[in-house]
Amino acid sequence: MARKTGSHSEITGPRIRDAALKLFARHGFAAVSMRQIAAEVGVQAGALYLYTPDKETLLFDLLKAHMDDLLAAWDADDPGGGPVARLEGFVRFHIRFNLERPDAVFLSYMELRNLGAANFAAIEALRKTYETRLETILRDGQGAGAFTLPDAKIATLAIIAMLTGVNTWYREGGRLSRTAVGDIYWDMVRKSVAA
Amino acid sequence: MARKTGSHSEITGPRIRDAALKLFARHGFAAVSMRQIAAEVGVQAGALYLYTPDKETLLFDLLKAHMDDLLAAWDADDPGGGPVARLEGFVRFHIRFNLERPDAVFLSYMELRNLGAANFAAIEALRKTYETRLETILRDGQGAGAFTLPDAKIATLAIIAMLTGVNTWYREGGRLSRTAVGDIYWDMVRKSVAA
DNA sequence: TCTTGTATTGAACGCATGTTCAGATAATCT
DNA sequence: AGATTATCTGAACATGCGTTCAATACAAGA
Repeated sequence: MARKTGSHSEITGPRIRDAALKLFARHGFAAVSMRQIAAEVGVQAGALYLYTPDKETLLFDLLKAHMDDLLAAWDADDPGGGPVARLEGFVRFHIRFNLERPDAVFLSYMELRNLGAANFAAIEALRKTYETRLETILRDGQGAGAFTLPDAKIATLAIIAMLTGVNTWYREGGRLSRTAVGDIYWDMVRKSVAA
Repeated sequence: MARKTGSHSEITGPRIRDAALKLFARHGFAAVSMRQIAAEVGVQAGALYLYTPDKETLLFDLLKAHMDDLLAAWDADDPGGGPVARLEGFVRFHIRFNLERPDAVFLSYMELRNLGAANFAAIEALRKTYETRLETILRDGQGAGAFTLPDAKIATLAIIAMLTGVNTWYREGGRLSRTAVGDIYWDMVRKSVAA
C-alpha cells in the first residue's frame, strides 16, 4: 500500500494540525508522539513530514496561527469610540474568543517553553502586541480621566490574566451563559479601573 | 564504586526533590527524564528509586507538599478582623507566597494533567479548599455590605487568576518592589469588589 | 574491630522516540 | 493511454526512556 484513495494535502494538512492541537493541549507537547498524531489522522508517522519539517515547527505553526487569529479578530472587533466602550468591547471579545478555542489558548501559554529561541521570540512579540492593544485603551482612558490606574502596564497584565482565567473553569452547559460571564467580568473590570 | 562517602538520605532526598521541581518547572514533566534529575543531583538514575516509587509519584509529592504549604501558610497569616482587612491580607499573602516559590506555583497549575485520577483529585481538593478560603471572605463582606459582587464564586476565581498572574511577569530587581506590587493589586482588587 | 543496615552503582530489560527514505499507488496532466 | 506528479507506506536508524536488581562500598552501632 502507498498513496491512499481520496488523499489530498488540502484535507490531510488541516487534519494533522487539528489532531496535533487537540493532543498537545490534552497531554502536553513532550508527551505526545508523532505516531500518536499520525494515528489520530489515520496515516503513518512518516506522512507527517510532508506537512512539517519537524515536531517543534508543528507546534510553532499552531501557536503562530492562533496569535495571528487573535490579533486579526480583535482589530476587526474593536468597537472604537471612547475608552470605556472600547474596554468593554475588549473584555467581552477576549472572553468570547478564548472560550471558542480553549485548546489553542491552553497551548499558547503552556508550551512556549518547548520553542527554540527564535520561535519563542516571534510568539512573544505577538503576545506583546496584543497586550499593547489593551494598554493603549487604558492609557487613553487614564488621560481622559475615565480611569484611575496605579500602573497602566500592570493593570493590563492583571486584566488579561483575570479574563484568561475564565478558560480554566468555564464548562459548556454550566450554570452561566457566555453572555452572563461577560457581564460579570465586565462589572469587575470596570470597577477595578474606576476613577 | 557503590555507596558514596558522606551519603545520607536526609541530604539526597531533598536534593532530588529540589532538582525535580526545578527541572519539571523549566522543561515540563514529560520532557524531563529520571536520568536528568539524577545527573543534577550527582547520582545514577537507579538511586532515585530509593526515594520515590515512580516518576508520577515524585511529581505528586511535589504538588501535594506545595498545596499543604500554601494552606498552612495562609491559615497562619490570616489577619482575621473584618472582611476588608482579611481580603487585603489575602491579596498580599497570595502575591508574596507565590513570588517566593515560582517553580512550585508553575508546576501546580501546569502539570496536573500528568497525574492519575486519584492523585489529580487529591490536588484538586486542596486547590478548592484554598479557593473556599477566599470565597468565604467575599461572601462575608457581601453579607456585611462591604462588597458588591455579581457572583461570589466567579469573583473568587477571577481574583485568584489575576493575582497568580503576577508570577508570569515579575522579575527580581525589576521596576517594582514586591510591596509595590502588592499595593497595586490591592488597589485593583479592592475597587473590583467595591460596593 | 566486627557486624548489620543503608546508600549507591552500573548494567540490563523491553519498548518508544523523532526522523529518513526507497518503493508503491493514486490523482492529474498531456 | 501514457507520463508525470503528489501522497503515503513500512521498515529502518540511532538514541533515549522508566524501571529493576545483584553487587558493592560506606556508615553506624555493638
